[in-house]
Amino acid sequence: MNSLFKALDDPTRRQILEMLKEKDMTAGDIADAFTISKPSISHHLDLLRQANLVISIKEGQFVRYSLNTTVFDELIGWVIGLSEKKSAKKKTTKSK
Amino acid sequence: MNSLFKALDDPTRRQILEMLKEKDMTAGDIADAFTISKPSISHHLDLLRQANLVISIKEGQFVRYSLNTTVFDELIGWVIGLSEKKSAKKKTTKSK
DNA sequence: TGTATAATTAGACAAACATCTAAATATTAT
DNA sequence: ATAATATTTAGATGTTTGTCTAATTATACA
Repeated sequence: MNSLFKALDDPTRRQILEMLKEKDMTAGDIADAFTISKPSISHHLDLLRQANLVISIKEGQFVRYSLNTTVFDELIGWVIGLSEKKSAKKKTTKSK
Repeated sequence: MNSLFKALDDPTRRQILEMLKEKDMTAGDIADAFTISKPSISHHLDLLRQANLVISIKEGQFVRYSLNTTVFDELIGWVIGLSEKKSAKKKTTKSK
């Protein structure tokens, strides 16, 4: 959960996710979309991978990155959990 | 959006949100739940307020903090937007 | 086998961040 | 008015983070 929020707390990384939403891309193609250096992008991709937000597959000399949407379930679950505020307080005891 | 992700990228701040989910609390009560200093908690509360995740109301000499769930809609919208991956690509042109 | 291309790793550096103590502000009570 | 309590602001400090260049690893091609 920590690595997830950390990964999302950066505009470059969020932009990468939005690019990958459209189509899979190689590390080089992703880097070309930005003005920052390739190693920096590589580092961003590493953090996204650690958070399980992307999956990387080596294809010959290239590495193809794709969005992993499964993590979003966890994120949405967390947000919804918080949204269920104190209003309409439920008993913890099971109702018969 | 940036301030939102930044605010969520800290375990202490997320824990504060979960406490406020249960009930409103004063700054002091929140600080008492942690081992870190009051000024540090005050700073965390400031970031949460900047992100609109909490609302603060001064009540006499106390400041009562409460969770603001409206921002979660925006967050969930963002996540769902990303989840709608490339599969089943839709035309941008309106269907008649 | 050597060279070009793709990507990552290593190490350095400045900016941002979490934390602290001390001081300031605001409110309540004596 | 003075003292006590609640909270924030100011300023300092160590750590984490984003970025860079240079070097390394791995694959493809000629």
